[in-house]
Amino acid sequence: MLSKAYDPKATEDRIYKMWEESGAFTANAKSEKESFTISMPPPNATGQLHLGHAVMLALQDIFARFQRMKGKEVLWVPGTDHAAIATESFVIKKLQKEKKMKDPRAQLGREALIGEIKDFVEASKSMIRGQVRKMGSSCDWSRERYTMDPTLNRCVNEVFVSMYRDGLIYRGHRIVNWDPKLQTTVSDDEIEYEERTEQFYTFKYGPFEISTSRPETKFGDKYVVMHPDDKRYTKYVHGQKMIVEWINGPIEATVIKDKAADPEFGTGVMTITPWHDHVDFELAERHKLEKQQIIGFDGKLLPIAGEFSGMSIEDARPKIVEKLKSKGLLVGIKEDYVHNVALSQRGKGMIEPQIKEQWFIDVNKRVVKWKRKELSLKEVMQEVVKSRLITIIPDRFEKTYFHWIDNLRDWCISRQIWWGHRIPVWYKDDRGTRDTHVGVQPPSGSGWEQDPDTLDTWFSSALWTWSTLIDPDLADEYALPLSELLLKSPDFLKFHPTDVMETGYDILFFWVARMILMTTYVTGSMPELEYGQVPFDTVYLHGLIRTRDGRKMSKSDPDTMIDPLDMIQKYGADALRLSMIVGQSPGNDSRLYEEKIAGYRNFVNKLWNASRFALMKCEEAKTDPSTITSLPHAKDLSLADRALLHALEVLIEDVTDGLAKYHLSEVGERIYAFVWEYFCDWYLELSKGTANVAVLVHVLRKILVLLHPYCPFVTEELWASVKASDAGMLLKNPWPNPKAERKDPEAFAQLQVLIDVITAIRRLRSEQGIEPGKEVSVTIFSKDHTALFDSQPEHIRRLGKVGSLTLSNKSEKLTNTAVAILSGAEVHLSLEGLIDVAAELKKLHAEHADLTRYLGSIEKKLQDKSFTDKAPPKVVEMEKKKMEETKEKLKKIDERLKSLS
RNA sequence: GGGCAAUUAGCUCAGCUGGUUAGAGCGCCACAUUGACAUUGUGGAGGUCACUGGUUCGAAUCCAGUAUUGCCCACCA
Repeated sequence: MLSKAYDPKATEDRIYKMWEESGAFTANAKSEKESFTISMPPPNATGQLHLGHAVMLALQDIFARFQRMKGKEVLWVPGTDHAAIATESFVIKKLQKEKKMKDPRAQLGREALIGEIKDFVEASKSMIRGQVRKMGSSCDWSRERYTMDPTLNRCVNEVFVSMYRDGLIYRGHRIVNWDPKLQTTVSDDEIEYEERTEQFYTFKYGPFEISTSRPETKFGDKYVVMHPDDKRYTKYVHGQKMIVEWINGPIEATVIKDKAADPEFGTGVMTITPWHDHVDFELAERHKLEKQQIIGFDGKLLPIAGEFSGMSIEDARPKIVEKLKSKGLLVGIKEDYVHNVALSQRGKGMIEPQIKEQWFIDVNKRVVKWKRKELSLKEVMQEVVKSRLITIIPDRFEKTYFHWIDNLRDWCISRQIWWGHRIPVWYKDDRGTRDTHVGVQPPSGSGWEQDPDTLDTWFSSALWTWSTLIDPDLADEYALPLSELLLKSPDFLKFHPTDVMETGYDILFFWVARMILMTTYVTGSMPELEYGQVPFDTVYLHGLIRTRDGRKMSKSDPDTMIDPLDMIQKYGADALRLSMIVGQSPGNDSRLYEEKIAGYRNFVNKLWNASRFALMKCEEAKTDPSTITSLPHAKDLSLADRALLHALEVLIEDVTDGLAKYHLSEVGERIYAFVWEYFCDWYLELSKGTANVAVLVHVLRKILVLLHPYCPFVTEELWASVKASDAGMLLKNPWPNPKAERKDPEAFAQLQVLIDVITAIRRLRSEQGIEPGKEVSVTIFSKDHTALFDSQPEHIRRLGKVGSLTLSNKSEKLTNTAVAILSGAEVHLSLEGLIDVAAELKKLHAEHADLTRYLGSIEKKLQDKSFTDKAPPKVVEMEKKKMEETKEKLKKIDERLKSLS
């Protein structure tokens, strides 16, 4: 016998273990079945899972379980990401804090620091494994991958070398986003802007006035730029030189005319600092101007600053302003200048643009093969979405995606950190010349030094969908090129392209776009793959989970954080999953709070108790539920049975259809409503007299099946008690096909009327205080006016095997009365004399007025030629029918009114 | 500056391509409840679908504009 309430803690771990040990999560590459593949976005191996992971795991698990039950060969690949910068800075901070190290990089050196990081990563990996299991994720642990696996490293090197040979990867001096705090480059996407109010200084610069918020960069400014059409400066010509007094004495300035100078801004004149500003850099490139470094990579001023050399920016700024002031060059200070300051996403340090030698991927060079065409990486990325090879849900993100690509610059892929895939390039200084080796494997011979930089973490995760499917045993066979590696891997052949990429919209650019870039590049030249494969067919983007009042949950504010593991502990994984899925639509943020989760815990418990009730009924009927294999013959089904079976068939249709379309929220709500309202509030109530256990068990089983993708634990647990003896575990149970012959809309409509009748009688009894045994007659209007119930025989017949009804004595439950109606017991009811005539009259008059108004609107509509001519005939028919029905209703009300008065 | 979206009940949100008199959960009010479910039931109140126009026989739904809010991208010396 089941316990009185569902206890997730006593169930979930046990059930998960059972699933895992059964091998049901393990995909078979040799299977004849159609495949369905999901690559799990690998969480960063830096510790705890948060709600973002929880929502992603819940969504993907629903996809996976649904498709598995539908009979597909499902592969869901789990894994973790090495998250280069995030992990390294996390571990460095940890070492500083826990081991009191000042500078762990310098103190430990490369090898030892990597060792520390590796240990940390291993620990968090096993933590994450446990947490992913807690969510109930049905992923294939035998295929777990990590973005730093040797196979992945091999793939990274292969792709790098190949792109290098194609001229897509190049090394160059470019202005990059330098993070002096973390001592590395960061990509454009890893920058955040913060609005700050700072002082804005205007200085005299020869005959001009120039303005800046950063005087400390101005030492090397020897170009003065103005718009070619600016009338104020027509007397100065491009290339004109002049001597101007500046911070550390006179310098030679050159006039540059360029449209980059906005005549509307300030004085319309500016000086430039090409080494430390993106725009200035481009301007300097255009005019082939000299570039000079002012600020060192440590964030301190270089010797060019003269007396300020070695000072940090913060210290130097006021002193420089002071000096310029004393020289009479300060024109003014604007105090409330608002502008955006670039900050590093990790560490929140100021970004100092610098010129550095870095590795880049060229996104504009048209050498990428795709479906026998030669395109640029940008063009391929656009092409696959335009041609619908990839669909993005919700589709508005396709616009965002295109917009991003339009503005995409070359991708800087090198990072000056130690944790990550090291760039597969080796150098050797040989009598003054420098040899370079770019290869998948290190060069032979001595004296070679590998490039110290590592690759952007997204470079390796961009290969995720297919690099995880390569047979690890083949990875060491360097004689095989990458294309052969893929074609010899059974998993790749069976499971790629993957079916759905489910992830947060916040990493559409970081990751999704880059997977498209890399996968199309790698497969585009392969005839075996029809000259190009996409990484996935569908991209499903979920939104962020926010707090109740719409704020972001952040680690710095622990009060706002909801820890998924706490919630699982408190309410169970099933309840948590429902609370994140139902009410969440793709691409939109949603809010989560404990009451919501508690609400779904109540639902899970309701289902549990409904099952308990069904089992109790089986016991009463001395029927072992496991022996129930079929439904009784149609003639032995009551009205309620037929109505419920009808509703179930409709539910199966809706759920199957909705899940295929990824309408998860809607489907969840649909099942929720069916279980609570139809199954529990209608059917179980009606079953309290005599129950048809076969129908009970049949419907309950179907509910468990349909709900399994959403609530895997509780459904599997209940399944054990109600399943047929020859059925296996629920997660492998076949998905039901809707059966049209079980549909019975007539019965469903009749039951609805009946429910209305019962409800009305209950109400009357409580409102009027009807004495037991007293005979009354009653007229009851159903909500939708489709049927009226009174003691007239024809209506009674409409309701099925109904004789008439009574309230015989006080102790008898109203629900029993309902059962009496259903089983056709011969009872008599007359509520005459107890009806509140005045109240009924009032109600009838109100209804009459409503209906008359409604009728008027329909009649008007039907007289309107433009309606009858233009509206589809079906609609006109419908309106006519509505008119007839309304007239009918009005007639009845009229009759009733007459009889009352 | 460029782009994307949102605005529906007290709160959180559905409402899929225009079609009966707009829905759910929570909350609120009243009543019931030894009952499968101290996690339940029944009923109720509560909405000019942000605003203004337009298209249409018909608009929460499509279009334009306005207001407010949020997000993304770029970034100005």
